[in-house]
Amino acid sequence: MDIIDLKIRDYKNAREAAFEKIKEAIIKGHFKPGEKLVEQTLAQEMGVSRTPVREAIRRLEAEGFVISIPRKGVVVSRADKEEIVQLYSIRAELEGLAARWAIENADEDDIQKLDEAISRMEETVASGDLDGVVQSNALFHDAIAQASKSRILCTLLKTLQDNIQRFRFQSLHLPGRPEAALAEHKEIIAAIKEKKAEEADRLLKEHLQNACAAALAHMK
Amino acid sequence: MDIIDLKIRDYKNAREAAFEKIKEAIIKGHFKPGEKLVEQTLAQEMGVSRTPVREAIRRLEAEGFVISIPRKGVVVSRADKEEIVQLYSIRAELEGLAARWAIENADEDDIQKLDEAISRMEETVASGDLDGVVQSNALFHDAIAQASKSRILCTLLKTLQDNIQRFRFQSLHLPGRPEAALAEHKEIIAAIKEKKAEEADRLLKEHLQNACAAALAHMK
DNA sequence: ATAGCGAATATTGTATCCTGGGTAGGTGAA
DNA sequence: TTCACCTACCCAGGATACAATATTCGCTAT
Repeated sequence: MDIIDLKIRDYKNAREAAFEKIKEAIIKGHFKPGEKLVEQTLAQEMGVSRTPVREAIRRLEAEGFVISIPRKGVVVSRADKEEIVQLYSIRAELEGLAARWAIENADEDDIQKLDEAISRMEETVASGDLDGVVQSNALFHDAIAQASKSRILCTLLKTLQDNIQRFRFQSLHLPGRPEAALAEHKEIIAAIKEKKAEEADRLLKEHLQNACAAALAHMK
Repeated sequence: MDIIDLKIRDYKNAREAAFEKIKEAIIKGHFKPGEKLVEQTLAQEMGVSRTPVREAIRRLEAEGFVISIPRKGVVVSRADKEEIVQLYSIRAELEGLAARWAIENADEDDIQKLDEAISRMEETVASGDLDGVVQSNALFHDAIAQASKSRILCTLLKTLQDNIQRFRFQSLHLPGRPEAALAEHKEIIAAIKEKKAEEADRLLKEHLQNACAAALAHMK
């Protein structure tokens, strides 16, 4: 089942590497919700001892990727439809806040990154490159978080996005959704550039609500 | 400096105990922002080995209480005035959301807990029991989170509250603030009971904005 | 055949050990 | 005096060893 290569390459330390690797495996769906993770096995696959693996697991636990049951083990956490909606809602609130702060704090570099994300998304939507669409979509949302200039908010949003992504409810896989998302992104960036805080906030929340709906519609 | 007793009592496992104990020491200000934490020392003070302490530290790191510098160690994290404001703002967004969800999902038990929190706050404000006020204030905010019936939101809010509390910017220490906070709580609970979602959201955000202002004013 | 029990095994939890990087403190030369 | 270098100690990172608990699997008795 080693579709994913857990072997460690060039990280500074083993626990950071273990954290990234395991998280990646969960996000990419190679470790599925409900699946049990055995420390020894993970350690062997990565060529390290259990110590760094355990530390990585504690962090994954704190970020909501796994659930640890004392003396029994850790399993990849599940989420029902309700929790998916909650994740999207919480993210919408915080990303709306990020947009408002971005209007106050963004510099030229941030705006440029937003523009780039839009351009890349235009290209990939036009060429039907779905992976590229997903990537440039992430780029756009990351750029908004970055532009808020709040380390705390960036961290929270990153964790939320990763937690949403791992359920593979790819809203962008619904026919027509990439085009709609692109249009919404354009509206959002326009509002940010015109420094219309309320409008940017509202548009972003609507955008994520649409994304959530598309994700749920596509999900089964 | 051992004002606080780090010794472990009746926890299920050492790492959970270590986590709680160290976090408590940070929140109560016995470990101050910028202070270095040495694994060996902590382990000895708690009568355990370094292993569970290290795992506890990884979780504290993920929750923002400490910052780890590779090969150097961990220090209790600092926050400037700007970050304090950010913490309050983020919390305000999420607690507003919690209030809206509480209106949809709260049961009689939740409402009763809210009422109890108000009663306790009335008593403690009247008697000038500041510790009691702080406690019943926390009770009120916890009750709102609980009533939202969202595990994810509860976890996020708890971490935010702890992170705010630890800077000892006790908004309630400003003269007149306990009375004002109580009045605001009453307005919020009224809005929740009348199922006025927009109003509850707005009142809660204003309440936390006032709390933030009071905290900053008191902090000097 | 199956339920209950018990030994063997697997896996987590904790302690200890080893190594190497980092730091402080001291010594000597400019 | 000051700066560079050297040394010795401290501490984090990681590996390994040991302990406690869960789980599995096979045996037995009904």
